[in-house]
Amino acid sequence: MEKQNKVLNIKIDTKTALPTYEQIKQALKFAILSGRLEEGDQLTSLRELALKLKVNPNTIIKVYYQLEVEGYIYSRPGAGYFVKLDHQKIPKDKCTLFKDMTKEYVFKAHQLGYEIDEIHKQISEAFPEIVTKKTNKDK
Amino acid sequence: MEKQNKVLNIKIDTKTALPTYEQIKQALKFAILSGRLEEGDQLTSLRELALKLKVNPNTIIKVYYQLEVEGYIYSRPGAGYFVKLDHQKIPKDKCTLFKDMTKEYVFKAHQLGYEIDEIHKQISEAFPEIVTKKTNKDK
Amino acid sequence: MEKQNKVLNIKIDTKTALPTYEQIKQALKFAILSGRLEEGDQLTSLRELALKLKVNPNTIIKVYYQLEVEGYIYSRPGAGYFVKLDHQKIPKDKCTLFKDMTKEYVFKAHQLGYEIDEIHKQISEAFPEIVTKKTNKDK
Amino acid sequence: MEKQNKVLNIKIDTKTALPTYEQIKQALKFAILSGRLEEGDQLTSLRELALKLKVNPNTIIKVYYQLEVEGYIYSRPGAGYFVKLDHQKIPKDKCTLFKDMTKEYVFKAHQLGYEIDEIHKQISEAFPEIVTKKTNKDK
DNA sequence: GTGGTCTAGACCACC
DNA sequence: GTGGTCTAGACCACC
Repeated sequence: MEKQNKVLNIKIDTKTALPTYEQIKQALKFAILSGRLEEGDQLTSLRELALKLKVNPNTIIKVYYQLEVEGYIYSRPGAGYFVKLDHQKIPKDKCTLFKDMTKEYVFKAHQLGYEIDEIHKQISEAFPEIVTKKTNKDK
Repeated sequence: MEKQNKVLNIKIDTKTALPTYEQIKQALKFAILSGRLEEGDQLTSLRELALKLKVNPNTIIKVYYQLEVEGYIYSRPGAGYFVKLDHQKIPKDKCTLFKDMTKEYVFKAHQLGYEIDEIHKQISEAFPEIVTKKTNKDK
Repeated sequence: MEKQNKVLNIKIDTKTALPTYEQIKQALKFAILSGRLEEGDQLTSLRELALKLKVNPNTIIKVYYQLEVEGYIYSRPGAGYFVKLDHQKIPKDKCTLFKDMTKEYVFKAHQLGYEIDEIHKQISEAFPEIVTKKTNKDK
Repeated sequence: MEKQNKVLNIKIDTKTALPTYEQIKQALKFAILSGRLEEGDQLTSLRELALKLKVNPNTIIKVYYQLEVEGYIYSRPGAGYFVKLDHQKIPKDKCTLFKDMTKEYVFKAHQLGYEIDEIHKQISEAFPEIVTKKTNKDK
């Protein structure tokens, strides 16, 4: 019933004020909401993910524990962690999250004095960069 | 000559993982980069801002100290803190901030599975809302 | 690779008007500029140094933070603080510090009414004493 | 019996960590120890000195008060402050102060890795600068 | 009033 | 263990 774990591209920025575990947690949550991780998919094992991200295993334990509490994943002792949510059932959450994100971004941009044309332009420039980076999986 | 300090509406979200001082710092940096705070404007005093935001004075000291190190403000002990505008630095910093904000937003949207068309569409919807809100100045 | 932290003999004079954190900061800066602390050396931990010098940990945090801002050290959260040597910066800073020290000393001596010959004479007397003391390392 | 007040060249460095009042106090003390201010000389009035140094009168009050407590000056209400010490009687203090200053300077220079020749050289360079500055009293 | 230094100590993130 | 954030509050320098 469960599938093999999929490769996710998680980037940790140690310079930011957001704690490491928050960054990892958010990446996993987004992967689930987006449907890239589907119901029953196995998550990368604690140790493997810790090694890959070069963080302490305790950090990953914390992330998985919190995602479990929030109902995104469940653990099967001895087997691993698995995605609990069917993303088909949660399009509303995803949509709300996206709208909120957008509002916040637009609000800040507008506050900085940018008009809508400049915003669209900047987005059009940023998007290909983001997609390209994700495609060429270096390291 | 210095002008009277202006009222800024800073909201602290204690639920977020972003530390309090970072939230305050970002709000002030935004106010300066956007031009709402002008050269020579006096910032709210350490104690007064601490009282208003219900945080410890030391937290504000940290914020002001970091903004000073970054070249946005300066202190005159006994008198207060004042905005220091470097006409070379400000537009550059503003642009960098906008680009970084955009990249982060686009990255998250893409992570959630949204394509560029949907992003543009969402922005076009959100922008008028934001602008309208700002026009009817509540409080 | 980082090496073990080295014992530094920092003495705090509570009678002087120089703030505690400035005295500690200067002592560390001296140790770095003089080469006693080398690239990658680990500094005494915040708490340990605070205990040793009998000051509040926050005072040490301030010192380390400022030395970080000035580019002498860097922190690896969870691991400690380490010396960062910029091979361009260090000799220049050392030279500037020496010149400033000398100017201040000469200014004071001159203010006290001493002429250059008397200054040179006094220095010639003091130097051997200092060197001798350093050779017989007490403690 | 009292003479007119003499012009002193006091420089205040607001960037240094030494408080303003300490800098002024030291300058006056040095002027007395050096003999530039002699027994019975009248000090610049509180208000005049405050204006000249662009500091708050309270700062000067503090300086004069402390110098009085330490026995360097005395006040005659309504007339002003006057030098109390005969510098002829205090050559020992002056000499000790000079020796201590020198030892401290040489110690630091040696700690930084400078040898005696470099120290003498630096002093020879600094001295003329200091003297020249004091002669051309600009501002 | 203003900013600056410092203490005592809690609690969190990460190793 | 390590550093980082934050509180509550005293006391000083300076306006």
